[in-house]
Parts: sequence; structure tokens; C-alpha cells
Amino acid sequence: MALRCYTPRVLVEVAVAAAVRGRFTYRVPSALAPGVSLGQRVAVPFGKSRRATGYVVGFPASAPDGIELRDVVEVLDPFPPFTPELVELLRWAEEYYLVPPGELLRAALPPGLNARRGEAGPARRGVEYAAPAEAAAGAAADPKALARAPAQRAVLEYLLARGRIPVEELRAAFPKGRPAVAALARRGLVRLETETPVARGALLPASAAAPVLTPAQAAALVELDAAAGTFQPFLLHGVTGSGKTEVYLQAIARARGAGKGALVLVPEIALTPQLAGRFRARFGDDVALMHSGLSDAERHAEWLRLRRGDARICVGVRSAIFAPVQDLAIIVVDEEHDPSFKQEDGPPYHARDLAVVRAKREDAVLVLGSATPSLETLENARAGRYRKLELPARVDDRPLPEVELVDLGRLRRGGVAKLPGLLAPQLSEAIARTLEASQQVILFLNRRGYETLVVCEVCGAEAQCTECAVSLTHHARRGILLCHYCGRTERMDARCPACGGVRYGVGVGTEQVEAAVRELFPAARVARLDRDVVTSADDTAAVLARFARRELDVLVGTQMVTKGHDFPGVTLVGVVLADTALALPDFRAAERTFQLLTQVAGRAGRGAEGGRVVVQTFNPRTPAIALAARHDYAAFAAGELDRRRTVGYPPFTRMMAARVEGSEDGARRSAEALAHAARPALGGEVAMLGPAPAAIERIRGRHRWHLLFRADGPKALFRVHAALARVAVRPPGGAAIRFDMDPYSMM
DNA sequence: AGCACGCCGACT
DNA sequence: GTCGGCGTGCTC
Repeated sequence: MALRCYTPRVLVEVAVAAAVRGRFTYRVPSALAPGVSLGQRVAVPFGKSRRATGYVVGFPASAPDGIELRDVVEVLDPFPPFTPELVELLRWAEEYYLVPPGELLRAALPPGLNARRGEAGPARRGVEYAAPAEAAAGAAADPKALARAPAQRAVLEYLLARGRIPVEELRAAFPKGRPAVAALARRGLVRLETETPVARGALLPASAAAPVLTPAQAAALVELDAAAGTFQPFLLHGVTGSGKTEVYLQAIARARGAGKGALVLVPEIALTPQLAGRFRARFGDDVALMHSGLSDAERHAEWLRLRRGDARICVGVRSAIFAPVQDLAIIVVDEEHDPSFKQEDGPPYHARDLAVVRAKREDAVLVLGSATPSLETLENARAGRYRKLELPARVDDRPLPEVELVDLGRLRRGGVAKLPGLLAPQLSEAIARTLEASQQVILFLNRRGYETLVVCEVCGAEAQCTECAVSLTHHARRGILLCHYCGRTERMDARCPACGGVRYGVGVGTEQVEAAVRELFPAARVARLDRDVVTSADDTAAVLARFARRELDVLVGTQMVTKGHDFPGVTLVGVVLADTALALPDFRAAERTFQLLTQVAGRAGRGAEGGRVVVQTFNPRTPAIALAARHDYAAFAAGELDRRRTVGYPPFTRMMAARVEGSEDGARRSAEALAHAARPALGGEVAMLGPAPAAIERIRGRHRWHLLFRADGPKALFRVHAALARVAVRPPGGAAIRFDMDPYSMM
């Protein structure tokens, strides 16, 4: 009976974008059938009197037994927002990162698209045409043939009159004619064809000339070239200022010359107009940008340009790993060690790791670039899984800046009790000399605010957030105490609310550094760059542009000042306190510190004048700091890899975190329930750490517990996860549980 | 996530 | 007696 005709898409597998684990099978009504393809968003009935948005992730041949199938209600986009390759990548990622089906598809779409509803655009590159087939005239002439299908008849008559026309025109003429056209095509009365346009590569404006490469750059490019068309991962290890970006640009130019596409991932704060401008200058409109500074509408527009093939190069942050670049030939991950490639809020995934997966699936060359490669990537290169390319020298053979360590502990023991803005004499003298020479200074401190802690000198009470288990930061200019986790503010009172005693602040932040610099150097033009001063990408760009035009002498800031910018006027970089990242409860703390120091030191001496770096620290002998000062990545990495191997941490093991959040009682009970369910599944291969309250025990009034699992490979971790599934779906006491594969944040 | 079902405590 | 707490199951 079942006429399993070969018309495909009778059944679809739909990942429902609700927090429901599982994919569901639906029937496709024949009227909707032509519009349903892989990656399409659809509306489906779900549960009792509910409607859900879902994503088409497959076309099963048969339905599960004993279930009455329901019908797809509506197709939400005129064309699927994802390419089939992306659907497969997202499915893979959902499984690996333990994310419910559909959740990554939803997260991957630009918010503008999810909110609005897809805008018209062709499903394939090129122009689609419709033309009447041989039988059409006969059918139209026969009064009976289409008697009961007036819509089809109207379309057919239009087509007979106009001949072969773009489908776009037909859509305009018959806004609701989509099913009619599809029906006519099925009857063989209308032909639909796609005309692929000529490769656009040759038509591009090459406004910015490519500079001459150094021998090391040229050698790297030769290797990348030789790998074209195959999956081949490279680690491009180049010191700061060695010209990695130029290698990317030229490798991408080759890919474009072959008519193929490229994807470039950059860290969050690195996607400045400066970098974007370099790509735009070289490739013009062929570049689509994807970053958080764009409005929803802009992001949506960029996504569509890629999807249609109007732009073939995507430059973007983390989420751009899911950008619909056509015919991908090369993926570049710049500053591959950067932690912003790991998504922490929302479905957790690591864009750099997914870049490896995507490159493999699409036979693309992969370039992981960094001056301080992550130990994961280094180990992959060492084991021969990645090819290593080295750029050991800066362009024009400029030397790396000299780094001077200032031992704050010794200063303090020597009787220098208080340093205004924590600027030691060595550093403030260096600033003075730099300003005298009309050169520029960058001061880096990874902490916002004026003072990081406010304490009562009588009762010792510390100003704490009522909702979070953290101390409040004093922001002097705004006159407030601010919680950096939930954003709550309190008026800053010089007196202790508990006992009326006088309070004093401890711990220097960027605001205090800025104040100290202004006081010490009243003539200097000083600006600060952190999340307190700039709120948008545009603000950030404006400050950086003023600094680049040398309208500012000193730039004080957080990590925002460390990334990717090229300021030839900067001859002095001061690190106010190198130890902030060192104390974090995180096995990557040392690695992170080394990377930050190297990165910020690399801002100095990019011009002809050479450069100098002054690093203030209480731990001058700690390898992460001492070796960063000597620019000795190899020694640091070797030592740190040894340590990781000894204590059994990544890259030599894999980890999975279970993060629990809820009421005090619910979170604890859920964590215990998880541990209880996990124990029998550990099987001697998996080590369980915890359950324990998280490093920050409470955020926004929600109590937090962590469990960490560690094993030699992901397989055993998946097994543990499976054993936890039942508890995780409905944890006791209304808590919420999130799994995190390859976790970065230990907080 | 929602929504129904079902089984035990304190209330008009 | 029942109103309502939340534990459990289900959604194609």
C-alpha cells in the first residue's frame, strides 16, 4: 500500500530547538515538500497544543514504529540558512559537546535571522531559471488538464508567454506561487535550472598591493600552497610582529584565485577596524565580517552575502566557524591560543577545535597561527599531526623588545610601602623618558576599577555582593561599588555599613593607574581602554584610532590593549602587575600568564625606534614570567608540558565538567546525585574530582557546584555522561546542569 | 521547556 | 473531604 515513491522528503528528521533531547520525525505535506531541504527551519507541532521551531537535520527512510506522525506546519525560510556541510558539522558538534539537538543550529544562526524570519534568497549560488517544458503548451491548451489547479494554470500561462525567466521574477509575479511552480515541475510541465556564474576571483579589485615576503613567510606560503585542496593542518608559529597576517592574506588570495572560499577566525577583541580594514583593502567586498559589533540586521546581511556566494571570505569571531562560506579551501585561526575561541555562555564549543573538524570535512587547509601556541596545538604538532611552520624573526629584522622585571616584593621589603597606582620608580622613570622622546606608552593591567577590594579597618568586614560570593570593586569616578559578576552597584560609603568604621581600598585597577599617570605626568595625554570607558566596538575603535594618530601619549587598559594592534609609536609597554592571572584556580594559569605577557610585550617596538617592556611582579622567578621576559617560548612550553604530563592534565588527558546551578540545597543535592550516578561508570579509567562548590560559590543568588572528570580520551567521558543523563534531565531540587567538554574556565 | 499525571501534607 | 506541593514521564 505504502507508495514509498521516490519523491524524497516525505519524512523529515527535525531537531526541535527546545531543551528536549532528541530528534523527531515529521511528515511533510506535499505542498511544503519542495521547500524542505537540509538545514531548513520549520515550524512543527510539539507536545500538547504547542508549536516549536526546529531544524531539518535528515531525511529518514522510515518512521519509528508505533508513533502517529504529525505534519510540518510551515517552512520558515525561503531557502535553508545552512549548507548541508554545516548541518553535518553542527550535528557532529552537538554530539561532541553534549548539547541537545538543535541548540547549536539555533546558536549558530545570526540573531537577526532567528528573530526576523529568513529573507528571500536563492538556495544555490547562481541564478535559477524557470522555463516551460515541451508538454506545457498542450497541457495549458487542454481545458481539463489543469482545471482544478487555477494557480498552476496561471503560472504556466505566464511562463508560456515569457519563456525562460529567472525564478525571482516568477516569485514577484506570484508571491504565493511557490507550491504551484513546484507542482508544475513535478508534472514535468516546467523546467527549473540553475546557472552557475563564472568565478568571481578575477573580477576583484586588488586595491592594496601585497608586500614582498620575507624568506620565512615565502617558505610558509609555499608549504600552504602545496597542501591546497587537501585537509592539512599547519601550526604557524611566528613571533609577534613576524607578519603572520600577510601569510594569511596571500594564502587566501591563492584560494580565491582558484575560485574557492576562505574563513578567518580571530579573537573577540582583535577584530578591530584595523584588521578588518586590511582584509577589506586586499579583497574588497569579497569579505564578510562577523562580530558582535554588528547590529542584528548587519550580521544577517553578511550571513546572506556568504550564503548566496556574493562574499567568499569570512572574517569573524568564534561563532563565524559556522558561517556559510561556499567551497571552503582554507581556514585560518589567528591567535589560536586565545581563550575567547571557547564559548562559555550558551552551548559550549571550541571554535579552534571545530575548525579542525570543519577543515577535515571540507578538505580545506587549516592554519593555526600564534606567537604562543596553546599546549594542545603544540603537542599536536610535536606528535606530527600538524605541520609546523616557523616565522622566527620580526619583519625588517626588528629585535624583540627588551623586557625588564621589577620585583615588587623586594621593593616592599626595601621599605617602599606604597606605590601610587602601583607604579614603581623604574616604570615611572621609563614613562617619563618615553614621553620626553615624544613616543607612546601602553600600560596593561588586567583589572578594572579603582580598587579591587574595600575593607573596614575597624571590624575587617569586606564589601561583598549580596547576590554573588565575590567582593565588590570600587569604581571611584562613578562613586560606586560594583559587582563584576552580576553588575549590581552600591553607593561607595567611606564608612563601614556594619560598624561605622573607616574603610580603605586594596588592590590596584586600571582606573587608579590612569589617575596616577595623570598626576605624575600632568602634561601627558592619557586615555583608558576597558569595558568601563568603552561600551561598543565603535567606541573602542575610536580610542584606538586616536592613539594610532598619536593624539594620545599613554594608553592604560585591560586585555583590550594587548591584541593585534600595530602602533609604531609605542616604544614602552608597562605591565603594572603580571601576577593577576597566575593566582586563578586553573591548570592553565601559567600558560595564560605567559601568553598575555608575550602578547602585550609584542606591542612594543613595532616601529623603527625599537622598544622596551617593564613588567612588575611579585613572582619574578616563576617560569611563566621569567621565560616570557626572555622571549623563550620553547623553554616555557617544554617545562609546562612536562608538568601537565606529570599531573595528568590536558593535552595529555581529556576533561569534562558538569556544572550545577540552583538553590543552596538543590545545587548540593544535584551535585551529589551526579556523583552517585557517575561512580559506577568511572570504571578505573575516569577520575572524578568533586563534587565541590565552584571557585565562585554563588552568582546572581544561584549556588554553584562543579564536578570534573578526567580520562585518557573522550570515549570514557561520553560513557560517564551517558550514565548521568537521567539525573541531568531533571536534577533534584530544580537545579540546572550543564556539561562542558574540554572545559576552559575552572571558575 | 511545558504540560499532565499521581501521590502525600495542611486548609476553607 | 480537596487544594496544591513537586517528582516522573512524554513530546514525532
